[in-house]
Amino acid sequence: MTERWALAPTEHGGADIAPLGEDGRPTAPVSHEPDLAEAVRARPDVTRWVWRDTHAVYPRLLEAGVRVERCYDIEAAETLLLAHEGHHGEPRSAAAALARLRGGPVPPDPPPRVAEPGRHSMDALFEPRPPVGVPLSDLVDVYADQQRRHGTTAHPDRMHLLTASESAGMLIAAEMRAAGLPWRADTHRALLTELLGERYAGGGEPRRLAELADEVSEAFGRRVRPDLPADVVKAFAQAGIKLTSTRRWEIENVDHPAVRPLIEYKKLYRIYTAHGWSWLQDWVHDGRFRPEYLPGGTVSGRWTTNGGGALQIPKVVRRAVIADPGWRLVVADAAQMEPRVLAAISRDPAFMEVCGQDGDLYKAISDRAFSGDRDQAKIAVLGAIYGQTSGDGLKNLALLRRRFPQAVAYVDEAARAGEEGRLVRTWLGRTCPPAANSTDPEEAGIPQDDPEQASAEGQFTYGYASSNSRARGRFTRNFVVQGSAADWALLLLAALRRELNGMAAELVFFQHDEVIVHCPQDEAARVTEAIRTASLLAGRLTFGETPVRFPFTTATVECYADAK
DNA sequence: CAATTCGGGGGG
DNA sequence: CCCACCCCCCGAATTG
Repeated sequence: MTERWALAPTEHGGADIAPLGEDGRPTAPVSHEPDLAEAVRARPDVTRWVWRDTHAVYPRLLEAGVRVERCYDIEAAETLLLAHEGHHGEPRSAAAALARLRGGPVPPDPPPRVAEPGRHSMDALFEPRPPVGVPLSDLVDVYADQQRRHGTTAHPDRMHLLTASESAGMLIAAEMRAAGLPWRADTHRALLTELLGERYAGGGEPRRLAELADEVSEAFGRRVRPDLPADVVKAFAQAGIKLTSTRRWEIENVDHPAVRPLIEYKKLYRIYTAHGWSWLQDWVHDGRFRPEYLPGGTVSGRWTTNGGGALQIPKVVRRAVIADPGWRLVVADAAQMEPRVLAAISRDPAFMEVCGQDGDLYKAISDRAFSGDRDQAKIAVLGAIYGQTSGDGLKNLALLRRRFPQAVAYVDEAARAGEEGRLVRTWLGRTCPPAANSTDPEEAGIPQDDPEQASAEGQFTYGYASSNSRARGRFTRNFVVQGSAADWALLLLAALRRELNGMAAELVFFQHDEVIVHCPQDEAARVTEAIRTASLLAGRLTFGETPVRFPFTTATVECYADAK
């Protein structure tokens, strides 16, 4: 028996709430509650809370020690439904949805919040919120209409699953921020000093960076600043070496004494600027790193974070991620997830069979189609998923196509749809935005279909398709795989969250195909088992009955850096 | 002077 | 020779 209630926070920390019937309509008058957290805490039988925006409600609940089992995030659902209906980019707030429903003027969305590193979840209590909330009586109308709109999609059951799991992602994002990733500032500082040397009292670069900059200058025989690409290119030119950039792959095979210190400088400079002392000061408090996760932050459904660079933590910095005393980190990584997802969505019999085992996928493929050459098999599979256009990989791709025609046809069709400007969807129905036009700055990064630009670069195009439409084909080709993998990862997270219920263990990190659970040492085995169970559940829930397996490699460690 | 773009690195 | 896909982050340079 699922019990659904709608909730809208009111001023001064209260909330309006109402029970909902099967049709999504209130079955009782709205109750005005003076205390949001108490209103929720007092109703443990509610299995799903329907609210406008998880971020506006849930941090306050967590602060008060209240968790909820499930929610339905109306604005997250609105975003997914709009995209599915081909209206990606229209205002997605509940107020906008209401205006579309009632026929009024549609208010624009408020601008996205910027990163606020120093703040804690507590601050959400006092944060001034833009006036995008709508009264509960209106909110339930939007909800009921959204339920109807689910029914108009090609696969209503999948769309319900998508909005439910996106909502679960919103809960998990808030819970992971509240829990925080265990982070030892002392270890991090020691690491910085070890790598970068001491900082000088007067500021400026730390000792090791200054030394490397001197070595580079010495090698060129004049003062060169290694952090200025133009300066470096000029210096190499004067040494008789022509470069088009100072990218690593371009300089690493150059024979010049400046190369070694230059590469070393770049590596350390990156750590200094992105994960150095000031990052530590901004982002780590009380032994925890608390990034703000944004589920569905990318078009493919992958998450992003708002500041902090949580999804780009350099490997070497992971040495600072250390479990509390007596606790462990269970680090789990979905092995070769994207090819397995391609097998599940394409239903290619031979590919599904290969993906029905837990072992090394590329090895299995190479045994069947590449006479044992694992590297060739891997290049071919990645080429199919990314849309490789040149190089030796094309030959391997042809071999792959002969062996697994249905799988390759699936991504080929997605590419063709993209080139022709059609909508492309993930398995659960997350929909790729249509080709953007160049006047819309919001859509930067999405390959455009702009005839003027295509003709301006005419000498670089061939055949009937513009460079842009081919770029878009690669984008949609990859979208169906990466996005369906994100669908699965969301279900996995939700399943794992339920499996961990009742344990002290906490989900503390998620990065596309990797999760970290922080738990007491004696729970580690149960957590490892929970991940296995969740993987099985997520595979079945997302893709239905399929022989494809989604194995995890798990490691129980005290330090994240020891996980692989 | 503030906002935007570029270049190069990090993650998957 | 690099590949190709999705991102974030920083400092410097450039632009408004």
